[in-house]
Amino acid sequence: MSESPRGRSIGRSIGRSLGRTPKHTPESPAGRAELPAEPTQASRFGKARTAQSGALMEDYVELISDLIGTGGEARPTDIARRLGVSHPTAIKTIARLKREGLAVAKPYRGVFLTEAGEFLAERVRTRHRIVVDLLLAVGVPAEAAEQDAEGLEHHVSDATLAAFGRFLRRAQ
Amino acid sequence: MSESPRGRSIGRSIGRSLGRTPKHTPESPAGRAELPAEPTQASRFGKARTAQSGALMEDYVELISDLIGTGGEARPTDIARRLGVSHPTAIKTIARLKREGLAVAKPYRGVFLTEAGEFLAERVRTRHRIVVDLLLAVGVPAEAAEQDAEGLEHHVSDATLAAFGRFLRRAQ
DNA sequence: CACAGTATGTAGCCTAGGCTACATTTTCAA
DNA sequence: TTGAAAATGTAGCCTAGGCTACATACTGTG
Repeated sequence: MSESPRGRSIGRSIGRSLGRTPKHTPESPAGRAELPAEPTQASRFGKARTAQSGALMEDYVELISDLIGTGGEARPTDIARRLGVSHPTAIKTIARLKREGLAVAKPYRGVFLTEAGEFLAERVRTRHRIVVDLLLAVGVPAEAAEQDAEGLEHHVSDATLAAFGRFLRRAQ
Repeated sequence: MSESPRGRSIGRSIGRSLGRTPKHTPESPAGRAELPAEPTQASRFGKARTAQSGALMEDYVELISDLIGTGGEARPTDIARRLGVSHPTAIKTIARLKREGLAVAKPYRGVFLTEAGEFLAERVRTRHRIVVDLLLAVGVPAEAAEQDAEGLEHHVSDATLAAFGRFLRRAQ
């Protein structure tokens, strides 16, 4: 690990040469994602950043699915406690889940997942398992594996997940 | 949705043991982190969430270090373009970097890292390299490895990083 | 040397996530 | 059956990160 390309060779002759910068492209409603300038690194960072956004949704959906599976229902208070947040925070996020069509919930009646929500939950669950297994396979202590997986899983692309799967089948 | 969707009934079981809930502990200035209930999963999620917070700082610090290393200076506009954000966003984050003692910058004079900033940058750089190498080692395509590493690296704990290092030395 | 054109900086607005305080509904046990 | 306790929901505030619009400082020609 010495001759490896030290990360993204951020060495493009620094600024100096910048010639345009019209007005940051008046278009793009949701923001950047593909400015003509340096799509390479910028998009990579953007991707990583955007992914982080859905992370919370994924956690909620997986937990809700889990709670319903084990106890028959998912209540805001339980969700809040399991995630370590206050209940208003959980409720607010659940509202977002509803807004995005992943869950349904009527006041005082518990939360349920829509079909899309269940689908997402299953994907997340599978991915989580694979990530944990991979970490264990490369020698990460069980406790660290479980803990880190929680944060890592949201940034694992399909390609990487597939590679993890191949590695596990091969190594196991 | 046909059999008893009126939540509550079934799972008094879930909520069981909760006996206190005085007022969400008037203490704790920065929030939760260790409520007596279910420390296991909650703290795990909390950890992952908190880590995400410093991710941006890490990216900035590493990038600034790189820019200075290759071009002798790090200017807000370059930083913004490289990270794919608008320059006001970069400037605002740089202000936070200063507030946290990771960088110094005088108006119109470029950004520089403090010793703490350089230290962090080096750690981040090393970690990034190890994460990419590990991904490659388990068979992740180069492109996906580079891209995913950007998001993954911020969630790799020291224990996991050490395990990655061992795996690489052993496997390579 | 001036001035146009970048680069910087400031102001103000938005969303996601959190929290506390307070209000309302349910539940359950006496 | 009723009332206290717990769960749920609402309001309002805060920070991090983003963005656009606008203002100011630099700087490199002509």
